[in-house]
Amino acid sequence: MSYCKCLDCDNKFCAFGILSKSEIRLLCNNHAEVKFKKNEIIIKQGALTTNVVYIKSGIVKEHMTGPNKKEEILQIAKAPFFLGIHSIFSDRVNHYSSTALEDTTVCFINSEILKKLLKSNGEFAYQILMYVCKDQINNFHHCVNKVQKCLHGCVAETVLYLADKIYEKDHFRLSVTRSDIAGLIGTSRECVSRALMKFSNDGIINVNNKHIKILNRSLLQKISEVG
DNA sequence: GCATTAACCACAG
DNA sequence: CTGTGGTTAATGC
Repeated sequence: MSYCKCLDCDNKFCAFGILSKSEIRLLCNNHAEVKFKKNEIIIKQGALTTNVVYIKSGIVKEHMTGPNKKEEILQIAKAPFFLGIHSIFSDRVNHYSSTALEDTTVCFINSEILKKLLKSNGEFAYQILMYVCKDQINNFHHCVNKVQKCLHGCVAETVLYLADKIYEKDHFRLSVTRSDIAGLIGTSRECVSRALMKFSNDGIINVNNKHIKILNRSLLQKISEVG
């Protein structure tokens, strides 16, 4: 039997750890690992969905061009993460695009094989379902928050999100532009710039081009909560 | 009415 | 890609 490198993969999503050796081999024979550089498109809105993409390492954005042809950012996420898993049982095309924000390593996994595993291994399906549900809940919260909070609340929330969930540091270098942040919260890049500038002048954060440092976390949280 | 908020535009580093 | 200033429309008090 040929060597299966998936068996030794140390970047496995927890659900993959549940699979048996033969299931891993099946996966291995139907996947391809690809590296993407910053700003390369991983999946394109409108293209046919033949694979689910598992992000092994890196940071990506999911974005969708809406009816007025303006682009909105759905989510900024980092590994471990799935792209296109929602599309697996829906249409034959991707409903949104995904672009690497940092150098990213992904695995393309054949959709049919993944479906097969979901059918045959209940525990695996359970883990994947849990993942999809969590992702959905996050999106619901994001959706409601961005509609109800006003500008400063949205920007404060985004800064906290980036610090806590993406970079996991209070001092980080942005891998997104201000336009990206604007697209994420449904505002204009000018407003994001002004809000960051205001926070900076008020001593809540330190802004130096792409570098952001949180100085007064409790106040930032307050602004995020009050909106 | 007047103040505030935020979007849009144009222009400049 | 960003920051700034001016303008305008909508909304709140």
